[in-house]
Amino acid sequence: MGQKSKPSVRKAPVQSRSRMTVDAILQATAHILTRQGYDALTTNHVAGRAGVSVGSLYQYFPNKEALLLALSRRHMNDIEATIDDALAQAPEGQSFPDLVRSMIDAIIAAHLIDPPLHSALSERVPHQGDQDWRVAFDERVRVKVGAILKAHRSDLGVKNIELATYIVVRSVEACVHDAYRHCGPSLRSGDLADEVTRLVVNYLAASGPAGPLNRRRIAPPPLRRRGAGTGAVFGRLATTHRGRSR
Amino acid sequence: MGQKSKPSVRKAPVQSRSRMTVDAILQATAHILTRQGYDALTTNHVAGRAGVSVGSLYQYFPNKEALLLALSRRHMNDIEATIDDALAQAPEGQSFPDLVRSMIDAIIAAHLIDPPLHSALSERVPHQGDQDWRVAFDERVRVKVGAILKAHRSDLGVKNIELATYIVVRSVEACVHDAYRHCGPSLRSGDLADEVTRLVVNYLAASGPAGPLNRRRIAPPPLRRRGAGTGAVFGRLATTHRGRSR
DNA sequence: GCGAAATACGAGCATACGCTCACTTTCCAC
DNA sequence: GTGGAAAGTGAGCGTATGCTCGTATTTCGC
Repeated sequence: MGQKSKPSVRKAPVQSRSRMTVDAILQATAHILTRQGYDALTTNHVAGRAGVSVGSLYQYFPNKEALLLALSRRHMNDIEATIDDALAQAPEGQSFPDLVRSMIDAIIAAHLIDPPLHSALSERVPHQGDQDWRVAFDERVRVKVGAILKAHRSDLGVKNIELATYIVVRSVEACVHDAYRHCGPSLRSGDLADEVTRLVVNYLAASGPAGPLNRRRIAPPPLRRRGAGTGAVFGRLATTHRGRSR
Repeated sequence: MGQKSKPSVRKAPVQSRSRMTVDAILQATAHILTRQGYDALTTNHVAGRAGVSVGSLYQYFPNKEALLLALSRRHMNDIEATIDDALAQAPEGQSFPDLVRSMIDAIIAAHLIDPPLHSALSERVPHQGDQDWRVAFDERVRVKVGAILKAHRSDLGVKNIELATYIVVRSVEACVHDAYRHCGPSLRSGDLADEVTRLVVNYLAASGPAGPLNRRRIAPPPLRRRGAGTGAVFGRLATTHRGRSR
């Protein structure tokens, strides 16, 4: 399946002609990735769709992976910029809940830039070590959200800020990610933003072990190993998709 | 790159010898997938690692994809069984918070069966239409959690149960998934379970638009399109990883 | 207009990978 | 012990795909 050249530096486009070419290539990459999937993403196919030759493609991208990385990076820049813009124009002396709401609105807006592309990229872009943009992005988000929580520490019932940051970032991302696919109406009506805001604010506002509950300590269930049974989740609810392996 | 045979049915192992073979193949698949990644997962490599010939592999699996699907299914069965077991032995008249805690403990335990495999599978297993086990699994979870929420409806401040279910399922999964990688200590100490429980309980317990907050309505930020700037997330915090595209 | 640099082209090479098939070995019922 | 079925083997076929390279075309400063 061909060779894999090392990430040698390729020519940067200087004339407007070549900038058009690079743009067409990335656009074609996005198109194929979202419409036909990762398996259909071959360099020849991308070049064809972009209306250029493979040779031109390899003049600007050292290999196929670079295509994905460039696309991913461009998409992330858009997302960053969206969130940045939104927060920059948020009023100064906002209450904490309002601040949270602003951020969630911004995050939702960012995810609406190109949902299918976003999904495809988060699933398929190789995120192995090196200079992974997603890791760096996550880290930046984590740091900033942590800073916000620290700044409002006195208003919040949070002991372990690191952990709370993790919980909040993960939850919000999870609820918003792919929301366009799983709950479009709630997304458009603003109900989703309402709920996620409540999720975050109520979690952070509550002090003590847990708000309206007095729990007994329960030992966590023991670890299981493979092959110990084939019971359904939560005690056999759905009967479909339950058959022999292979 | 070879041909792709249609998902023809293959021989099922009847002798114990062949059952060993199938097991070795799946084990090798898991090993290669977790240690060397998806790209190293070639049928020849799997067969070699399993100590059998490719021919034997193709006697039980129609194609490479079937390998992943079988592995995924086996792993999911383990997860289902773990959760199932844990909940089956939960006391009857449990309070809602304790019930939530039991479930979260169970989910955490399920994710500790084989974390690296779990990560690899959720990232790389093709989940395109047909009879996708993950979709079916998610659906089962959604239905059951929804049922629990409905059962406790009177205790909770939830209007849209569908949406609340979505929020809860997504959040919990997100916080627990990969937790072994991002916050191991909190996971082992039980702090993570504490926090996630609080997240869920406080969200569900709160009635009205939002607990301790009286929000003003804010218009969500406008959508942005590509190329409108390269601002940092949340106003330029991190200075690393910020350079020219491509 | 000229020449050099930038850009574009695309046939084809090298290779790795999925999978087959003709054959051998092992198991087991009788 | 024997026959047939199940299981196992691995060289190698067909092919898709990543990528190169020699050549043609366009751009642009002078």
